[in-house]
Amino acid sequence: MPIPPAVSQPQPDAFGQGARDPRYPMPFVRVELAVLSIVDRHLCVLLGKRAQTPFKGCWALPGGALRIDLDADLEQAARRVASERLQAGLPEVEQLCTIGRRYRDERATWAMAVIYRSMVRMQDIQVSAGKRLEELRWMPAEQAAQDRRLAFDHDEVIARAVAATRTDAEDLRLPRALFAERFTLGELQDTCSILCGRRLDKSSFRRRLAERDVVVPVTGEVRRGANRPAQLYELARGAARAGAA
Amino acid sequence: MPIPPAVSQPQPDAFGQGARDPRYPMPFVRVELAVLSIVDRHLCVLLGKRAQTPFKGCWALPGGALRIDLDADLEQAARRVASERLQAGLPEVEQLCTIGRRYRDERATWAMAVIYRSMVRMQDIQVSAGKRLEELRWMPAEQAAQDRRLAFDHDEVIARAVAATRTDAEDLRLPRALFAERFTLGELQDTCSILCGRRLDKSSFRRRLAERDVVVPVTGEVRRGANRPAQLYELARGAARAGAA
DNA sequence: ATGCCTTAGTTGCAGAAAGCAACGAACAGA
DNA sequence: TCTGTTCGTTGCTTTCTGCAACTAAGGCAT
Repeated sequence: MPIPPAVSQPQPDAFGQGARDPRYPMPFVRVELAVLSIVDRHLCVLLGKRAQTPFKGCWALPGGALRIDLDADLEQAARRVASERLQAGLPEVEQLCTIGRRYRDERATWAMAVIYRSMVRMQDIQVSAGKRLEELRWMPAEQAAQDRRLAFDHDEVIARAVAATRTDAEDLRLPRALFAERFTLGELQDTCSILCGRRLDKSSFRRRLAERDVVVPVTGEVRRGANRPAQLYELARGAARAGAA
Repeated sequence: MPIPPAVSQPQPDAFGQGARDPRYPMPFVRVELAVLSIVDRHLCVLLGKRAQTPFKGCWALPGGALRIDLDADLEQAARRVASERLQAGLPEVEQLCTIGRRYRDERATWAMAVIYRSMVRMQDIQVSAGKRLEELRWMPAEQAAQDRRLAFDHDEVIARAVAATRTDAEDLRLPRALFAERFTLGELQDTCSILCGRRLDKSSFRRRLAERDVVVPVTGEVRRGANRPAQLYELARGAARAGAA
Protein backbone atom coordinates (compact mmCIF):
# COMPACT_ATOMS: atom_id res chain seq x y z
CA MET A 1 0.00 0.00 0.00
CA PRO A 2 1.68 3.17 -1.17
CA ILE A 3 1.67 6.30 0.86
CA PRO A 4 -0.26 9.07 -0.80
CA PRO A 5 1.59 12.26 -1.61
CA ALA A 6 1.97 14.65 1.28
CA VAL A 7 -0.29 17.26 -0.17
CA SER A 8 -1.58 19.44 2.62
CA GLN A 9 -5.28 18.86 2.84
CA PRO A 10 -7.65 19.55 5.66
CA GLN A 11 -8.34 15.90 6.29
CA PRO A 12 -7.35 12.45 5.20
CA ASP A 13 -9.27 11.37 2.19
CA ALA A 14 -10.69 8.22 0.80
CA PHE A 15 -7.96 7.90 -1.71
CA GLY A 16 -5.24 10.28 -0.77
CA GLN A 17 -3.71 12.86 1.47
CA GLY A 18 -3.04 12.98 5.11
CA ALA A 19 -0.24 10.52 5.42
CA ARG A 20 2.29 12.94 6.75
CA ASP A 21 -0.11 15.30 8.36
CA PRO A 22 1.11 15.61 11.96
CA ARG A 23 -2.43 16.24 13.13
CA TYR A 24 -3.27 12.67 12.29
CA PRO A 25 -0.80 10.55 14.18
CA MET A 26 -0.61 6.91 13.36
CA PRO A 27 -0.94 4.08 15.83
CA PHE A 28 1.74 1.97 17.35
CA VAL A 29 1.98 -1.24 15.35
CA ARG A 30 3.19 -4.54 16.67
CA VAL A 31 3.51 -7.98 15.19
CA GLU A 32 2.59 -10.91 17.38
CA LEU A 33 3.28 -14.56 16.80
CA ALA A 34 1.04 -17.50 17.48
CA VAL A 35 3.58 -20.27 17.13
CA LEU A 36 1.95 -23.66 17.42
CA SER A 37 3.53 -27.03 17.74
CA ILE A 38 2.79 -30.51 18.95
CA VAL A 39 4.35 -31.27 22.28
CA ASP A 40 3.77 -34.61 23.88
CA ARG A 41 0.88 -35.33 21.57
CA HIS A 42 -0.84 -32.07 22.42
CA LEU A 43 -1.28 -28.91 20.39
CA CYS A 44 0.67 -26.24 22.20
CA VAL A 45 1.33 -22.56 21.75
CA LEU A 46 4.53 -20.75 22.55
CA LEU A 47 4.03 -18.15 25.26
CA GLY A 48 6.40 -15.74 26.94
CA LYS A 49 6.18 -14.45 30.45
CA ARG A 50 6.28 -10.69 30.36
CA ALA A 51 9.03 -9.11 32.39
CA GLN A 52 7.65 -5.61 32.06
CA THR A 53 4.52 -3.60 32.32
CA PRO A 54 1.89 -3.68 31.03
CA PHE A 55 0.74 -7.13 32.02
CA LYS A 56 4.01 -7.73 33.80
CA GLY A 57 4.21 -11.33 34.87
CA CYS A 58 1.47 -12.39 32.55
CA TRP A 59 1.86 -14.88 29.77
CA ALA A 60 1.53 -13.50 26.28
CA LEU A 61 2.24 -14.25 22.67
CA PRO A 62 5.74 -13.21 21.73
CA GLY A 63 5.90 -10.21 19.49
CA GLY A 64 7.67 -7.04 18.66
CA ALA A 65 7.23 -3.62 17.19
CA LEU A 66 7.01 -3.15 13.47
CA ARG A 67 10.23 -1.59 12.22
CA ILE A 68 9.57 0.18 8.99
CA ASP A 69 13.28 0.73 8.56
CA LEU A 70 13.99 -2.99 8.72
CA ASP A 71 10.90 -4.75 7.46
CA ALA A 72 9.99 -4.72 3.80
CA ASP A 73 6.52 -5.99 4.52
CA LEU A 74 4.40 -7.39 7.31
CA GLU A 75 5.37 -10.98 6.74
CA GLN A 76 9.02 -10.11 6.90
CA ALA A 77 8.35 -8.21 10.06
CA ALA A 78 6.88 -11.38 11.52
CA ARG A 79 9.94 -13.33 10.45
CA ARG A 80 12.31 -10.77 11.88
CA VAL A 81 10.49 -10.72 15.18
CA ALA A 82 10.57 -14.49 15.23
CA SER A 83 14.26 -14.74 14.58
CA GLU A 84 14.97 -12.14 17.23
CA ARG A 85 12.78 -13.66 19.91
CA LEU A 86 13.20 -17.32 19.16
CA GLN A 87 16.48 -18.77 18.09
CA ALA A 88 15.19 -19.94 14.75
CA GLY A 89 13.39 -18.41 11.85
CA LEU A 90 9.84 -19.51 11.25
CA PRO A 91 9.21 -21.60 8.16
CA GLU A 92 5.70 -20.72 7.04
CA VAL A 93 3.76 -17.88 8.56
CA GLU A 94 0.12 -17.18 7.90
CA GLN A 95 -1.63 -13.97 8.73
CA LEU A 96 -4.37 -14.57 11.24
CA CYS A 97 -6.02 -11.25 12.05
CA THR A 98 -5.36 -7.70 13.07
CA ILE A 99 -6.47 -6.08 16.26
CA GLY A 100 -6.41 -2.37 16.83
CA ARG A 101 -8.03 -0.11 19.34
CA ARG A 102 -7.61 2.77 21.64
CA TYR A 103 -5.94 1.84 24.84
CA ARG A 104 -7.96 2.30 28.04
CA ASP A 105 -4.88 2.90 30.11
CA GLU A 106 -3.88 6.43 31.12
CA ARG A 107 -0.92 6.11 28.76
CA ALA A 108 -3.54 5.63 26.15
CA THR A 109 -3.22 6.32 22.54
CA TRP A 110 -3.78 3.76 19.90
CA ALA A 111 -2.13 0.42 19.20
CA MET A 112 -2.46 -2.29 16.62
CA ALA A 113 -1.27 -5.86 16.49
CA VAL A 114 -1.00 -7.94 13.36
CA ILE A 115 -1.05 -11.58 14.36
CA TYR A 116 0.79 -14.23 12.44
CA ARG A 117 0.34 -17.94 12.92
CA SER A 118 2.97 -20.56 12.34
CA MET A 119 3.35 -24.28 12.88
CA VAL A 120 6.74 -25.70 13.72
CA ARG A 121 8.23 -28.89 14.98
CA MET A 122 9.29 -28.35 18.51
CA GLN A 123 12.75 -29.76 17.90
CA ASP A 124 13.32 -27.26 15.10
CA ILE A 125 13.04 -24.28 17.37
CA GLN A 126 15.25 -23.28 20.22
CA VAL A 127 13.13 -22.23 23.13
CA SER A 128 15.14 -19.72 25.05
CA ALA A 129 13.70 -16.65 26.62
CA GLY A 130 14.94 -13.49 24.93
CA LYS A 131 15.75 -10.35 26.80
CA ARG A 132 13.00 -8.82 28.84
CA LEU A 133 11.31 -12.17 28.99
CA GLU A 134 11.31 -14.09 32.19
CA GLU A 135 10.45 -17.32 30.54
CA LEU A 136 9.37 -18.89 27.28
CA ARG A 137 7.22 -21.96 27.41
CA TRP A 138 4.97 -24.25 25.42
CA MET A 139 1.46 -24.23 26.82
CA PRO A 140 -1.47 -26.42 25.84
CA ALA A 141 -3.27 -24.39 23.23
CA GLU A 142 -6.84 -25.38 24.05
CA GLN A 143 -6.27 -24.37 27.60
CA ALA A 144 -4.52 -21.12 26.75
CA ALA A 145 -7.41 -20.26 24.43
CA GLN A 146 -9.64 -19.99 27.47
CA ASP A 147 -7.20 -18.51 29.92
CA ARG A 148 -8.44 -15.05 30.69
CA ARG A 149 -5.30 -14.32 32.61
CA LEU A 150 -3.25 -14.01 29.45
CA ALA A 151 -2.10 -10.54 28.49
CA PHE A 152 -4.27 -8.39 26.27
CA ASP A 153 -6.83 -10.51 24.44
CA HIS A 154 -4.34 -13.17 23.57
CA ASP A 155 -6.68 -15.90 24.75
CA GLU A 156 -9.10 -15.06 21.97
CA VAL A 157 -6.30 -14.78 19.48
CA ILE A 158 -5.08 -18.24 20.42
CA ALA A 159 -8.60 -19.57 20.06
CA ARG A 160 -8.70 -18.22 16.54
CA ALA A 161 -5.28 -19.67 15.78
CA VAL A 162 -6.38 -23.07 16.98
CA ALA A 163 -9.58 -22.89 14.96
CA ALA A 164 -7.69 -21.91 11.83
CA THR A 165 -5.22 -24.72 12.36
CA ARG A 166 -8.06 -27.16 12.81
CA THR A 167 -9.93 -26.23 9.67
CA ASP A 168 -6.68 -26.34 7.73
CA ALA A 169 -6.01 -29.84 8.99
CA GLU A 170 -9.57 -30.97 8.29
CA ASP A 171 -9.08 -29.94 4.69
CA LEU A 172 -5.65 -31.57 4.62
CA ARG A 173 -3.87 -28.25 4.22
CA LEU A 174 -0.81 -29.36 6.09
CA PRO A 175 2.06 -27.07 7.04
CA ARG A 176 5.24 -28.49 5.63
CA ALA A 177 7.29 -27.47 8.60
CA LEU A 178 5.33 -29.71 10.91
CA PHE A 179 6.67 -32.85 9.32
CA ALA A 180 9.99 -34.51 8.73
CA GLU A 181 11.12 -34.78 5.15
CA ARG A 182 9.82 -38.32 5.02
CA PHE A 183 7.22 -39.91 7.18
CA THR A 184 4.82 -42.81 7.37
CA LEU A 185 1.12 -42.46 6.88
CA GLY A 186 0.64 -43.58 10.45
CA GLU A 187 2.68 -40.66 11.71
CA LEU A 188 0.84 -38.30 9.40
CA GLN A 189 -2.53 -39.50 10.58
CA ASP A 190 -1.46 -39.23 14.17
CA THR A 191 -0.41 -35.62 13.69
CA CYS A 192 -3.56 -34.68 11.83
CA SER A 193 -5.63 -36.32 14.48
CA ILE A 194 -4.08 -34.06 17.10
CA LEU A 195 -4.57 -30.98 14.96
CA CYS A 196 -8.19 -31.84 14.23
CA GLY A 197 -8.86 -32.72 17.81
CA ARG A 198 -10.67 -35.91 16.91
CA ARG A 199 -9.99 -39.50 16.02
CA LEU A 200 -9.44 -40.05 12.32
CA ASP A 201 -10.40 -43.15 10.44
CA LYS A 202 -7.50 -44.87 8.77
CA SER A 203 -9.11 -45.91 5.52
CA SER A 204 -11.01 -42.69 5.03
CA PHE A 205 -7.94 -40.66 5.85
CA ARG A 206 -5.89 -42.46 3.23
CA ARG A 207 -8.62 -42.17 0.66
CA ARG A 208 -8.68 -38.43 1.10
CA LEU A 209 -4.91 -38.22 0.90
CA ALA A 210 -4.95 -40.11 -2.35
CA GLU A 211 -7.78 -38.16 -3.92
CA ARG A 212 -6.21 -34.82 -3.24
CA ASP A 213 -2.66 -35.86 -4.00
CA VAL A 214 -1.36 -34.61 -0.71
CA VAL A 215 1.49 -37.07 -0.39
CA VAL A 216 3.76 -39.01 -2.71
CA PRO A 217 5.37 -42.31 -1.82
CA VAL A 218 9.15 -42.13 -1.65
CA THR A 219 10.24 -44.90 -3.95
CA GLY A 220 11.25 -48.16 -2.39
CA GLU A 221 11.84 -46.83 1.07
CA VAL A 222 10.52 -48.21 4.27
CA ARG A 223 11.31 -48.09 7.94
CA ARG A 224 11.36 -50.94 10.34
CA GLY A 225 10.07 -51.64 13.80
CA ALA A 226 9.09 -54.85 15.47
CA ASN A 227 6.42 -55.36 12.86
CA ARG A 228 5.58 -54.81 9.26
CA PRO A 229 7.55 -51.89 7.85
CA ALA A 230 5.71 -48.81 6.66
CA GLN A 231 6.01 -47.08 3.35
CA LEU A 232 7.61 -43.67 3.53
CA TYR A 233 6.00 -40.62 1.98
CA GLU A 234 6.71 -36.99 1.47
CA LEU A 235 4.39 -34.05 1.00
CA ALA A 236 3.54 -33.42 -2.61
CA ARG A 237 5.02 -30.20 -3.84
CA GLY A 238 2.55 -27.35 -3.73
CA ALA A 239 -0.30 -29.69 -3.03
CA ALA A 240 0.09 -29.31 0.70
CA ARG A 241 -1.05 -25.73 0.84
CA ALA A 242 -3.41 -25.82 -2.10
CA GLY A 243 -4.73 -29.26 -1.43
CA ALA A 244 -8.13 -28.13 -0.25
CA ALA A 245 -11.49 -29.23 -1.60
CA MET B 1 -3.61 -3.70 22.28
CA PRO B 2 -2.27 -1.28 24.85
CA ILE B 3 0.64 0.94 24.17
CA PRO B 4 3.61 0.10 26.32
CA PRO B 5 4.89 2.84 28.58
CA ALA B 6 7.09 5.38 26.88
CA VAL B 7 10.22 4.32 28.69
CA SER B 8 13.21 5.32 26.62
CA GLN B 9 14.90 2.16 25.52
CA PRO B 10 17.40 1.64 22.74
CA GLN B 11 15.06 -0.50 20.70
CA PRO B 12 11.51 -1.75 20.58
CA ASP B 13 11.12 -4.92 22.51
CA ALA B 14 9.13 -8.06 22.32
CA PHE B 15 6.83 -6.92 25.04
CA GLY B 16 7.45 -3.27 25.66
CA GLN B 17 9.06 -0.01 24.85
CA GLY B 18 9.51 1.92 21.71
CA ALA B 19 6.04 3.12 21.07
CA ARG B 20 6.85 6.76 21.31
CA ASP B 21 10.43 6.54 20.23
CA PRO B 22 10.73 8.97 17.30
CA ARG B 23 13.47 6.87 15.79
CA TYR B 24 10.95 4.18 15.07
CA PRO B 25 8.23 5.84 13.10
CA MET B 26 5.04 4.00 12.54
CA PRO B 27 3.46 3.33 9.19
CA PHE B 28 0.58 5.12 7.59
CA VAL B 29 -2.54 3.06 8.24
CA ARG B 30 -5.59 3.02 6.06
CA VAL B 31 -8.84 1.12 6.18
CA GLU B 32 -10.24 -0.13 2.92
CA LEU B 33 -13.68 -1.47 2.23
CA ALA B 34 -14.64 -4.39 0.04
CA VAL B 35 -18.37 -3.76 -0.15
CA LEU B 36 -20.12 -6.51 -2.02
CA SER B 37 -23.64 -6.68 -3.25
CA ILE B 38 -25.78 -8.41 -5.79
CA VAL B 39 -26.58 -6.25 -8.76
CA ASP B 40 -28.61 -7.63 -11.60
CA ARG B 41 -28.04 -11.17 -10.40
CA HIS B 42 -24.28 -10.71 -10.30
CA LEU B 43 -21.93 -10.40 -7.36
CA CYS B 44 -20.51 -6.92 -7.57
CA VAL B 45 -18.01 -4.86 -5.66
CA LEU B 46 -18.18 -1.15 -5.04
CA LEU B 47 -15.26 0.66 -6.62
CA GLY B 48 -14.28 4.30 -6.75
CA LYS B 49 -12.39 6.03 -9.49
CA ARG B 50 -9.46 7.81 -7.98
CA ALA B 51 -9.33 11.51 -8.68
CA GLN B 52 -5.80 11.90 -7.39
CA THR B 53 -2.37 10.40 -7.54
CA PRO B 54 -1.24 7.76 -6.91
CA PHE B 55 -3.16 5.62 -9.33
CA LYS B 56 -5.10 8.64 -10.51
CA GLY B 57 -7.90 7.56 -12.77
CA CYS B 58 -7.70 3.97 -11.60
CA TRP B 59 -10.50 2.13 -9.92
CA ALA B 60 -9.92 1.19 -6.32
CA LEU B 61 -11.65 0.04 -3.19
CA PRO B 62 -12.97 2.98 -1.22
CA GLY B 63 -11.08 3.65 1.96
CA GLY B 64 -9.69 6.22 4.27
CA ALA B 65 -6.99 6.88 6.78
CA LEU B 66 -7.26 5.53 10.26
CA ARG B 67 -8.07 8.37 12.65
CA ILE B 68 -6.93 7.45 16.09
CA ASP B 69 -8.65 10.54 17.44
CA LEU B 70 -12.01 9.45 16.06
CA ASP B 71 -11.95 5.68 15.90
CA ALA B 72 -12.18 3.58 19.03
CA ASP B 73 -11.11 0.46 17.19
CA LEU B 74 -10.48 -0.85 13.72
CA GLU B 75 -14.03 -1.94 13.07
CA GLN B 76 -15.34 1.46 14.03
CA ALA B 77 -12.79 3.00 11.74
CA ALA B 78 -14.21 0.89 8.94
CA ARG B 79 -17.72 2.04 9.80
CA ARG B 80 -16.69 5.66 9.95
CA VAL B 81 -14.93 5.48 6.62
CA ALA B 82 -18.01 3.83 5.17
CA SER B 83 -20.41 6.44 6.43
CA GLU B 84 -18.15 9.20 5.15
CA ARG B 85 -17.58 7.74 1.72
CA LEU B 86 -20.91 6.12 1.10
CA GLN B 87 -24.12 7.66 2.22
CA ALA B 88 -25.03 4.83 4.53
CA GLY B 89 -23.41 2.97 7.35
CA LEU B 90 -22.46 -0.61 6.75
CA PRO B 91 -24.41 -3.26 8.62
CA GLU B 92 -21.98 -6.09 9.25
CA VAL B 93 -18.30 -5.76 8.53
CA GLU B 94 -15.83 -8.60 8.63
CA GLN B 95 -12.10 -8.20 8.70
CA LEU B 96 -10.55 -9.73 5.64
CA CYS B 97 -6.81 -9.23 5.82
CA THR B 98 -4.10 -6.68 6.36
CA ILE B 99 -1.52 -5.61 3.85
CA GLY B 100 1.55 -3.66 4.75
CA ARG B 101 4.78 -2.97 3.00
CA ARG B 102 7.35 -0.45 2.07
CA TYR B 103 6.31 1.67 -0.80
CA ARG B 104 8.40 1.43 -3.96
CA ASP B 105 7.59 4.98 -4.98
CA GLU B 106 10.04 7.81 -4.40
CA ARG B 107 7.65 9.14 -1.76
CA ALA B 108 8.25 5.83 -0.11
CA THR B 109 7.93 5.04 3.47
CA TRP B 110 5.62 2.43 4.81
CA ALA B 111 1.88 1.96 4.55
CA MET B 112 -0.65 -0.52 5.79
CA ALA B 113 -4.20 -1.26 4.81
CA VAL B 114 -6.66 -3.17 6.91
CA ILE B 115 -9.36 -4.50 4.64
CA TYR B 116 -12.92 -5.00 5.77
CA ARG B 117 -15.54 -6.88 3.86
CA SER B 118 -19.24 -6.19 3.95
CA MET B 119 -22.33 -7.40 2.14
CA VAL B 120 -25.20 -5.03 1.55
CA ARG B 121 -28.35 -4.81 -0.46
CA MET B 122 -27.78 -2.36 -3.23
CA GLN B 123 -30.99 -0.50 -2.48
CA ASP B 124 -29.86 0.07 1.11
CA ILE B 125 -26.85 2.07 0.13
CA GLN B 126 -26.69 5.39 -1.63
CA VAL B 127 -24.07 5.28 -4.28
CA SER B 128 -22.76 8.77 -4.70
CA ALA B 129 -19.16 9.61 -5.28
CA GLY B 130 -17.64 11.42 -2.34
CA LYS B 131 -15.19 14.26 -2.69
CA ARG B 132 -12.00 13.52 -4.54
CA LEU B 133 -13.71 10.66 -6.27
CA GLU B 134 -14.62 10.97 -9.87
CA GLU B 135 -17.08 8.18 -9.73
CA LEU B 136 -18.40 5.36 -7.60
CA ARG B 137 -19.65 2.28 -9.30
CA TRP B 138 -20.67 -1.34 -8.82
CA MET B 139 -18.40 -3.60 -10.81
CA PRO B 140 -18.71 -7.35 -11.38
CA ALA B 141 -16.60 -8.84 -8.64
CA GLU B 142 -15.26 -11.83 -10.50
CA GLN B 143 -14.05 -9.58 -13.22
CA ALA B 144 -12.57 -7.00 -10.85
CA ALA B 145 -10.74 -9.80 -9.07
CA GLN B 146 -8.66 -10.32 -12.18
CA ASP B 147 -8.33 -6.76 -13.34
CA ARG B 148 -4.69 -5.87 -12.97
CA ARG B 149 -5.48 -2.27 -13.80
CA LEU B 150 -7.02 -1.70 -10.38
CA ALA B 151 -5.06 0.47 -7.98
CA PHE B 152 -2.57 -1.11 -5.62
CA ASP B 153 -3.23 -4.83 -5.30
CA HIS B 154 -6.93 -4.40 -4.99
CA ASP B 155 -7.57 -7.08 -7.56
CA GLU B 156 -6.10 -9.68 -5.25
CA VAL B 157 -7.95 -8.25 -2.30
CA ILE B 158 -11.22 -8.51 -4.18
CA ALA B 159 -10.39 -12.07 -5.10
CA ARG B 160 -9.97 -12.87 -1.42
CA ALA B 161 -13.20 -11.10 -0.57
CA VAL B 162 -15.08 -13.09 -3.17
CA ALA B 163 -13.55 -16.33 -1.94
CA ALA B 164 -14.46 -15.56 1.65
CA THR B 165 -17.99 -14.68 0.65
CA ARG B 166 -18.25 -17.90 -1.29
CA THR B 167 -17.11 -20.18 1.49
CA ASP B 168 -19.42 -18.36 3.89
CA ALA B 169 -22.34 -18.96 1.58
CA GLU B 170 -21.39 -22.59 1.01
CA ASP B 171 -21.58 -23.11 4.76
CA LEU B 172 -24.82 -21.14 4.94
CA ARG B 173 -23.26 -18.34 6.92
CA LEU B 174 -25.46 -15.66 5.48
CA PRO B 175 -25.05 -11.96 6.09
CA ARG B 176 -28.27 -10.60 7.51
CA ALA B 177 -27.99 -7.36 5.64
CA LEU B 178 -28.22 -9.07 2.30
CA PHE B 179 -31.83 -10.06 2.83
CA ALA B 180 -35.12 -8.42 3.44
CA GLU B 181 -36.75 -9.01 6.78
CA ARG B 182 -38.86 -11.75 5.28
CA PHE B 183 -38.22 -13.74 2.17
CA THR B 184 -39.16 -16.92 0.40
CA LEU B 185 -36.87 -19.91 0.18
CA GLY B 186 -36.78 -19.43 -3.53
CA GLU B 187 -35.33 -15.96 -3.13
CA LEU B 188 -32.89 -17.24 -0.55
CA GLN B 189 -31.70 -20.01 -2.78
CA ASP B 190 -31.35 -17.64 -5.67
CA THR B 191 -29.14 -15.33 -3.65
CA CYS B 192 -27.00 -18.14 -2.30
CA SER B 193 -26.61 -19.52 -5.75
CA ILE B 194 -25.15 -16.23 -6.91
CA LEU B 195 -22.82 -16.03 -3.92
CA CYS B 196 -21.63 -19.59 -4.37
CA GLY B 197 -21.21 -19.16 -8.07
CA ARG B 198 -22.95 -22.39 -8.86
CA ARG B 199 -26.39 -23.83 -9.30
CA LEU B 200 -27.90 -25.09 -6.06
CA ASP B 201 -30.22 -28.02 -5.77
CA LYS B 202 -33.57 -27.15 -4.29
CA SER B 203 -34.14 -30.19 -2.11
CA SER B 204 -30.59 -30.40 -0.86
CA PHE B 205 -30.55 -26.68 -0.14
CA ARG B 206 -33.69 -26.91 1.95
CA ARG B 207 -32.43 -29.95 3.80
CA ARG B 208 -29.32 -28.10 4.81
CA LEU B 209 -31.30 -25.07 5.87
CA ALA B 210 -33.47 -27.25 8.07
CA GLU B 211 -30.61 -29.19 9.61
CA ARG B 212 -28.71 -26.11 10.62
CA ASP B 213 -31.72 -24.07 11.67
CA VAL B 214 -30.76 -21.18 9.47
CA VAL B 215 -34.28 -19.90 8.85
CA VAL B 216 -37.60 -19.90 10.66
CA PRO B 217 -40.97 -19.80 8.94
CA VAL B 218 -42.92 -16.66 9.65
CA THR B 219 -46.26 -17.94 10.84
CA GLY B 220 -49.11 -18.01 8.38
CA GLU B 221 -47.66 -15.59 5.90
CA VAL B 222 -47.37 -16.06 2.21
CA ARG B 223 -46.88 -13.96 -0.86
CA ARG B 224 -48.71 -14.27 -4.13
CA GLY B 225 -47.77 -14.25 -7.74
CA ALA B 226 -49.38 -15.87 -10.72
CA ASN B 227 -48.96 -19.24 -9.13
CA ARG B 228 -48.78 -21.05 -5.84
CA PRO B 229 -47.86 -18.70 -2.99
CA ALA B 230 -44.63 -19.23 -1.10
CA GLN B 231 -44.09 -19.48 2.60
CA LEU B 232 -42.22 -16.55 4.10
CA TYR B 233 -39.20 -17.04 6.31
CA GLU B 234 -36.78 -14.99 8.30
CA LEU B 235 -33.21 -15.65 9.36
CA ALA B 236 -32.95 -17.44 12.67
CA ARG B 237 -31.47 -15.23 15.30
CA GLY B 238 -27.78 -15.83 15.78
CA ALA B 239 -27.89 -18.94 13.66
CA ALA B 240 -27.05 -16.99 10.53
CA ARG B 241 -23.51 -16.19 11.53
CA ALA B 242 -22.83 -19.24 13.62
CA GLY B 243 -24.72 -21.63 11.43
CA ALA B 244 -21.65 -23.38 10.09
CA ALA B 245 -20.96 -27.09 10.17
C1' DA C 1 -66.06 -24.66 -14.95
C1' DT C 2 -62.16 -26.78 -17.35
C1' DG C 3 -57.71 -27.03 -18.90
C1' DC C 4 -53.10 -25.11 -19.03
C1' DC C 5 -49.18 -22.74 -17.33
C1' DT C 6 -46.18 -21.29 -13.63
C1' DT C 7 -43.88 -21.68 -9.36
C1' DA C 8 -43.84 -23.93 -4.48
C1' DG C 9 -42.86 -27.81 -1.93
C1' DT C 10 -42.07 -32.84 -1.32
C1' DT C 11 -40.51 -37.46 -2.26
C1' DG C 12 -37.73 -41.28 -4.05
C1' DC C 13 -33.61 -42.79 -5.76
C1' DA C 14 -28.72 -42.80 -7.35
C1' DG C 15 -24.15 -41.52 -6.63
C1' DA C 16 -20.40 -39.70 -3.75
C1' DA C 17 -18.06 -39.44 0.47
C1' DA C 18 -16.99 -40.70 5.19
C1' DG C 19 -17.06 -43.95 9.08
C1' DC C 20 -16.86 -48.88 10.97
C1' DA C 21 -14.96 -53.20 11.13
C1' DA C 22 -12.54 -57.01 9.73
C1' DC C 23 -9.00 -59.17 7.18
C1' DG C 24 -4.45 -60.55 5.29
C1' DA C 25 0.62 -58.97 5.06
C1' DA C 26 5.06 -58.37 7.02
C1' DC C 27 8.08 -58.18 10.49
C1' DA C 28 10.50 -59.40 15.48
C1' DG C 29 10.92 -62.19 19.08
C1' DA C 30 9.76 -66.15 21.98
C1' DT D 1 6.46 -72.31 14.48
C1' DC D 2 3.64 -69.44 17.03
C1' DT D 3 2.41 -64.86 18.69
C1' DG D 4 1.99 -60.06 19.02
C1' DT D 5 2.41 -55.85 16.67
C1' DT D 6 1.55 -52.45 13.16
C1' DC D 7 0.73 -51.79 8.09
C1' DG D 8 -2.24 -51.70 4.37
C1' DT D 9 -6.49 -53.05 2.10
C1' DT D 10 -11.21 -54.41 1.39
C1' DG D 11 -16.18 -54.70 2.11
C1' DC D 12 -20.08 -52.83 4.13
C1' DT D 13 -22.98 -49.25 6.43
C1' DT D 14 -24.21 -44.68 7.08
C1' DT D 15 -24.58 -40.07 5.73
C1' DC D 16 -24.92 -36.44 2.60
C1' DT D 17 -25.70 -34.46 -1.82
C1' DG D 18 -27.58 -34.12 -6.49
C1' DC D 19 -31.04 -35.43 -9.97
C1' DA D 20 -35.58 -36.01 -11.34
C1' DA D 21 -40.20 -36.70 -10.87
C1' DC D 22 -44.31 -35.73 -8.64
C1' DT D 23 -48.10 -33.18 -6.24
C1' DA D 24 -49.96 -28.59 -4.57
C1' DA D 25 -51.75 -24.12 -5.36
C1' DG D 26 -52.55 -20.41 -7.52
C1' DG D 27 -53.73 -17.24 -12.20
C1' DC D 28 -55.51 -16.99 -16.65
C1' DA D 29 -57.51 -18.20 -21.16
C1' DT D 30 -60.94 -20.67 -23.26
